[in-house]
Amino acid sequence: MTAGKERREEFDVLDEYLSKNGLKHSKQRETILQHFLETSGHMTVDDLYRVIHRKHPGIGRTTIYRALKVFCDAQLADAIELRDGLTRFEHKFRHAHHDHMICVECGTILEFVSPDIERLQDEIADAYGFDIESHRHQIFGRCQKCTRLQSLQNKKRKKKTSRA
Amino acid sequence: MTAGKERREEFDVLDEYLSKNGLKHSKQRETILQHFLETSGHMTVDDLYRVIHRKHPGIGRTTIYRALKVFCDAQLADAIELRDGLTRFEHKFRHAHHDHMICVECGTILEFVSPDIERLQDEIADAYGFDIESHRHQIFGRCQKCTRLQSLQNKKRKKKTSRA
DNA sequence: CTACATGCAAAATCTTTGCACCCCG
DNA sequence: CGGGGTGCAAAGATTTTGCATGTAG
Repeated sequence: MTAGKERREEFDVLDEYLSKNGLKHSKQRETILQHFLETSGHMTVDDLYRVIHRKHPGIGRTTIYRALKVFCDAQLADAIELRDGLTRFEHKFRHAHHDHMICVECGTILEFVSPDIERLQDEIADAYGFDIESHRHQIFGRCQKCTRLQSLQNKKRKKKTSRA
Repeated sequence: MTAGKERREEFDVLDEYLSKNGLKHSKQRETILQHFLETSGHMTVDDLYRVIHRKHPGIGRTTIYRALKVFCDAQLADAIELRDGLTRFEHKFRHAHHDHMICVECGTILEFVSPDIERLQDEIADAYGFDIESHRHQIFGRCQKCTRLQSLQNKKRKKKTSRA
């Protein structure tokens, strides 16, 4: 897992942010950033904690919470909240803005972007004299796989005429 | 506060939902529904609890949590979650679907609807074979009032040349 | 009379804080 | 060295659950 090379830039961004803000570089922050970068998708603090704590039992949850907050401030990470009460983090550096579709069945998170929606959104805000800072647009439903699975099960149910 | 008459229909909806589902009518549910209907905007459980508990000290938080869940199931209420970790409830009956703009300064919540955005959203979901069940689209920023206030303060700051 | 409803307190969850100790700059 | 960083345990905050008791149907 030496993803260090191709991610050099992210480490530089962190170091720059730290020194510019009178914060300090630490072995823990580096380790956490490394694992954050190596983990794909939309991880919770606990996802990250489990992976990191196995290899580095010295690093506690609190430090991960604090590191992720720093990463967000440094524009390396973005926090998103779905409907399960957990905060998830995703890569922000080299990852343009997007919104999410979340499968309520399997939890898969799809990303989408729509310049048209963003434009309409700006127009609406304008009409209200509202100054946009950020937004989130989340669509909940069933992904293609789960929709197919469901219709398959419906067919089976019909054949058996009834079920439970 | 006898808002009972013009809200009769909502009470009927509740009663119908209760009897259809083998649930029971109770004085508490009626009281909570009454106050829910009389409260405008986007209330938290605690907002409602404080109002109700003052007049009806016998009604506890738990009952309000449970009643609001029932109201949501009965399509009388809708739960929304912004970014402060609190669940808010709004009227759903006679209140068409809409999304929210939230002022990060004063907390004001504006509602908006955009058929165009909804249509684009459907098209995107379609393209992914995603079957939409619900969505939420929240825009965070500053409302007109707060934006004006801010630019006013900026002018003052400029005149004084510096500040803190 | 039975099953659902209620209310209190305790539990469960996720996240933040207090504090003693450690380490970077 | 000094001020931030870390880690543990404890505190916070919101929501849920267990359980004994009340009450609608």
